[in-house]
Amino acid sequence: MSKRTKLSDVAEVAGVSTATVSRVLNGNERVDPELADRVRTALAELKYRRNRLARGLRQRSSSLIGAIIPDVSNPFFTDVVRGLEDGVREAGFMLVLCNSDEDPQKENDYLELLVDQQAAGIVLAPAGSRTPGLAEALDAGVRVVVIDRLLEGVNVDTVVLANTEGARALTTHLLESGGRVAHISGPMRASTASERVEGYRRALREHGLGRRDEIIIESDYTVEGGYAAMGRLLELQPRPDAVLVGNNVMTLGVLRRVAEAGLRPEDLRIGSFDPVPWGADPDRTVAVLEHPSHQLGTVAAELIMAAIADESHTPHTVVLPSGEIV
Amino acid sequence: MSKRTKLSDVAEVAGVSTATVSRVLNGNERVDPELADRVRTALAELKYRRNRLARGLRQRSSSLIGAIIPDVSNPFFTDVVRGLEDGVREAGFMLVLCNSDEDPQKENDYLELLVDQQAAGIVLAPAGSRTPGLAEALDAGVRVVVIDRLLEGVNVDTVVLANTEGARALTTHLLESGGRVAHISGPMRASTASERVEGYRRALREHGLGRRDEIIIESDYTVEGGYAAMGRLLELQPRPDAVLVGNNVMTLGVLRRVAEAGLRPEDLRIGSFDPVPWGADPDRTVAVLEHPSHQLGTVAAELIMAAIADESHTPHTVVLPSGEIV
DNA sequence: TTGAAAGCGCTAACAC
DNA sequence: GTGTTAGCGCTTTCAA
Repeated sequence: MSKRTKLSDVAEVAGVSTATVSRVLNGNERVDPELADRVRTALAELKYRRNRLARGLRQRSSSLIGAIIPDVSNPFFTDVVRGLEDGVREAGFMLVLCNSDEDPQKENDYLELLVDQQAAGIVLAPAGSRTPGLAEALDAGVRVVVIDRLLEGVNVDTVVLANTEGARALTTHLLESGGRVAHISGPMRASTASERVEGYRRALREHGLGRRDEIIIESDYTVEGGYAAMGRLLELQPRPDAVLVGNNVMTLGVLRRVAEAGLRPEDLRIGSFDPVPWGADPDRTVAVLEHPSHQLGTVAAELIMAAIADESHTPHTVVLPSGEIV
Repeated sequence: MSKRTKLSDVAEVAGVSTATVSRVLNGNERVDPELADRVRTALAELKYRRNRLARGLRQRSSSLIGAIIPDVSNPFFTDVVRGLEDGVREAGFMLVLCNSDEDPQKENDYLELLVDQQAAGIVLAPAGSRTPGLAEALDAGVRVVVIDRLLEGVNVDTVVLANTEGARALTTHLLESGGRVAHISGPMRASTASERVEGYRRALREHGLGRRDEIIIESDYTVEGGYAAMGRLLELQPRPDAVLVGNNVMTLGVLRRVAEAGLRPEDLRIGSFDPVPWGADPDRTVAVLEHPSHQLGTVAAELIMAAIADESHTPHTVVLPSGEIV
């Protein structure tokens, strides 16, 4: 546990002031090439590593970007996180991943902790539709980008998917094979869910179908929820011919329930959103709309970086178009 | 973006020194109850939040615990991370989750970054069997706990599962239904893989079977790897009657390959380790050994906390027993 | 272009 | 039990 070498040690060895070493390290200001070389030699020789806490304290901002995610094991968010990581590391920041477990309380705790930690930015995929701690974070000068879901009552950078249009396209696809199409939706407090319901309705109307033809079951974006909702659909007389499932995770429950009922893909067609977890649908019986999840992450990273760089940044909302149906 | 209130603001309002406020905040030393009350009032009134960077700089250690995980979307590690989080948050630390993506380079980058960040501790689930950066981290005084896999050539706190014994039990279970039992193993550079192979062999010997009865295919702990390995097993004459699969993820590939071959659970029995991802095996045709994955996390958290508290801590290796076969 | 020196916000000796 | 003060390691004026 040898004492770590610090800036002044490097300065001493190189025969310059700490200010010069700092300038070489940051590379913004001009330094005499000969001095810079001496500094770089000393840096390497002493295996210098800079103390990011001290740097952050002085700069009133650390090199941490926090990502608060409702469920890191959902492959959709795993993709998003990879995208974030790529963008963030490239810019020399470090991504701090926080799993809120769909719990607004935990979400808020992490938000506060990140602010206390002087995080340079926070990427938030909110569990609910409101986040009290967010206003304080913004107030403290931390840059925030909200992803995946829209948040009420705050003016903040946001990146979301074109949920309404995506659901409309997917529903239309299901309708084209004929029959009645039901919808298992997520919790309506989530903007993703209400938008997808809207898209589903729009597709129905475009096919000359009215309110009486809508079959919507509100569920909760979990495997168990999907399973239960599918069970209720199977009890209907007549049974629907197809179902639009509100997210990838519920699809697992739906597939399982359908398999238990002994139905084949021709009997009950399924439409959902990718990425479908862990190759759960090897035979590709589900029509999935490709989501640009990785891109959601990279765009969010770009937005955060832009906001950090640009002092007077005006919040924007970016809507990413869905991909193909496969 | 109002200026954040700092300790000295609180001290002024409460009419005490900054030292007293600090003492109240940390709660270790004794403070006059009346003063403490005034401080707490001021704290609340000003909505004071402490700057963790400054605190960390002074204490030469931040309140961050880093967790470097090969694949956060593997439900085994998701469980582990939950366990870690529980233990770490309880002690007032914050867990920084880093996804190394099975890439030793990324793993090393994160290790260095965490040291630069003055992390109080690092929990490492190594991608390989060696980690050059680890020695430097320990040298810098950062507490490290290695989990899941054994690392060569370093004396460090370690928490692993009883892999040999678990594999032995599972193989024995498969042997009891008769027939020949094959093994799809992980990469032998991983201690988990070599230990499970050892357990598999031991069970065979205990059943009076020799080397000639061993059928081992080395794979790589991925879905695709499991799929390919199972394909090779199916070509064998005679075909094995059962297979011990080296981890949960490969089991997905195996299940898929088996389904494609049109085999039923009676034709080819499968043994593996939980947690099986995303309810991929709804009919419970796979015999799984329950892994105490959550506990792996909590124990690692305890170890880290103990090491941080105890200046002169001697590294230990903890082996957690497997659970039941279900 | 470079160096001296102040100071980010906090904690920990030390003196009272 | 409390306050004064030095200083953690870095960046950033400011003056030279």
